[in-house]
Amino acid sequence: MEEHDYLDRYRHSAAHVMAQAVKRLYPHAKLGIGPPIEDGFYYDFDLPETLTPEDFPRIEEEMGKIIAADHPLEREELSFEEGKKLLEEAGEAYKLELLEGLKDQAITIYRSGDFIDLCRGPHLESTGRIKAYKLLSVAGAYWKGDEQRPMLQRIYATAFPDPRDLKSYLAALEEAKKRDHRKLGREMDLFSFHEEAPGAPFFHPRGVILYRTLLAYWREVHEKAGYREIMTPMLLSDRLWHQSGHWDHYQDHMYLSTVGEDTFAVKPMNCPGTLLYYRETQHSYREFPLKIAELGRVHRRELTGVLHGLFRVQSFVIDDAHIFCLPEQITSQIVEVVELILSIYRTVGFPEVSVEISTRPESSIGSDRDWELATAALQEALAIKRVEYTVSEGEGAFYGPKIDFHIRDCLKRSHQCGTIQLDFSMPERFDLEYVGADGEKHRPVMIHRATFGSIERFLAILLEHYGGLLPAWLAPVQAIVLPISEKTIEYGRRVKDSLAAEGIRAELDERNEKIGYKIRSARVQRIPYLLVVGPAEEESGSVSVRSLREGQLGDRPLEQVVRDLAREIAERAGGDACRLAEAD
RNA sequence: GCCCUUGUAGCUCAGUCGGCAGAGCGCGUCCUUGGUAAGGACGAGGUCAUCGGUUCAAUUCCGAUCAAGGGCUCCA
Repeated sequence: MEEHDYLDRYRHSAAHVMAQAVKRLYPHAKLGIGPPIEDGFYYDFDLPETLTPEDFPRIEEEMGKIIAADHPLEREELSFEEGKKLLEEAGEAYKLELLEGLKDQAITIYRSGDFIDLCRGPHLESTGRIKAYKLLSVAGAYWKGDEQRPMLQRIYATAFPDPRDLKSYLAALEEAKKRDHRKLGREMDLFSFHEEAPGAPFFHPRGVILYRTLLAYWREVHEKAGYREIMTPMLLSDRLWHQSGHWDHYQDHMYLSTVGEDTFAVKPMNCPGTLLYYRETQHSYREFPLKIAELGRVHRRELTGVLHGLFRVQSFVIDDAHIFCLPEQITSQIVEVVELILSIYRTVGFPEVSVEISTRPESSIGSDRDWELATAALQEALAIKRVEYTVSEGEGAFYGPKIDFHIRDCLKRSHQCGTIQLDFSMPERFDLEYVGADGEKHRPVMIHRATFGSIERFLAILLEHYGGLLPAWLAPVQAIVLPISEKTIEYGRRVKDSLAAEGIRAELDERNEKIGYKIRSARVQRIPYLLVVGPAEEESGSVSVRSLREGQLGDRPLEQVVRDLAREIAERAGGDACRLAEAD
């Protein structure tokens, strides 16, 4: 904790120095804000000329001078009027605006040499304390995050007390670049994007195998947990979307299609389809909990600037399911779903999960009592499972409280994936009913839940988490047989057939190339097992095994290799992404 | 949607201060039959994102559009 505070202060001072450097080089620049952030800091500037990374060396050099001069960072307390006068003289319009928000408070400024900044602090004692810093990027950012306000130029940078930490941070950035799923997607021949369909991936044969393998696992565990899967249409009448409320609240994100008199929307969510299915028949409390799953493809229009590989697309599949149950079943149902979600994450390789409960927002529907009961049920379920969680007050959806699951990847990034949401809105809007033990009609409780969220996005997370070195059970090609020369192609074929006979996805590299070349090629494709076969192996009925994760494993009898690999796949083993050292 | 950057061969990129374009990898054919990350030779492959403007001439300059990248905002 203390260490974290120090790092923040350190970076805050580095931001101060960066602003000082920019002001020296561009005296007419107006200052925005410059806080420390997770891995560094930024500072916003209003500046007529456009900054580019080519300007960074000059700024860094100027920062170096300020640091070398070792200016003390002096704190001064001023009255509001004094502060106002100072900032007016300096022409710092944005700082003045900030100052207006600080009326009746003591104003503090920090001074270092020729530079002053309105700032609460705290700061380091002097600029000379800063040892290692680096400017990273520049981007536009609205003043106060408000798109009505001017766009400032934000320089992102980082700083560390220990130069070695800076070095390893920069190395981690490089590593992240290498693991970029868009690059891996190309190298592994999984998917591509085309101008003709922005934000909509084309999955290649190997990508489809990965996609289907993940979903096959999902279907297996959901079926065991009592879910029943449905499929509903992609185009649905505008009448449905009016009823669901999406027409009023979500239309900007919907693709519409008008045919003759009728208007249809491509579904942006699966729930309304499920509700029509629910209303198809009468329901009794005896059927509850009723768990209806749908791996439904949805389309959502997104602002052009937000698309990002598979992370943010406009066409994707949600692993949705809706649970209809009695109020007294909420807790046990949540417990089940939490178990299911955590077990899926463990299997696919994400043991680190953080959980968050979001409570009632300002504008919302439903009675106080409903919200209290539902929120308590969520908390109780997590308590039963001994899951630690944080609470985000007022961050729930307008229609109900929710639990969100964030998985941590081995680059230490957190991704929100799973969600469990109570919904007080849809059952009302669609007038859902069931017949209770008393013979009367009642309103069921509806729970929305997803584990992966968007399958496409989850694949991106998986690929980057593993750096492409997927566990064998998920790998599109699980083993490749590499004959030393054409003389052992025949034996290689028999090896491949033995693997295929056990359901292992195996290929044979018959190309007229040297073994080193074939190995390199298989590694680029991230195939987990490379089986080299030459005259010696053919003689003894073995293969020379090389694992992408564990390196050279040596000669092993063919039957043993087939058996071991088949077991590894059946067990869905290998979800230890962060242990993988041999990334490249 | 907003700010900035980019768009040249399947990929990574060079280049043209305006005169019908290049490399490496990949791909094809041939030689080579090899032992754990790139053997060799030859060859094919591009409307320089699209549309418009300026010009004797545009891939190059200008504008618009589309897409991509880094951010902001958004993600009921």
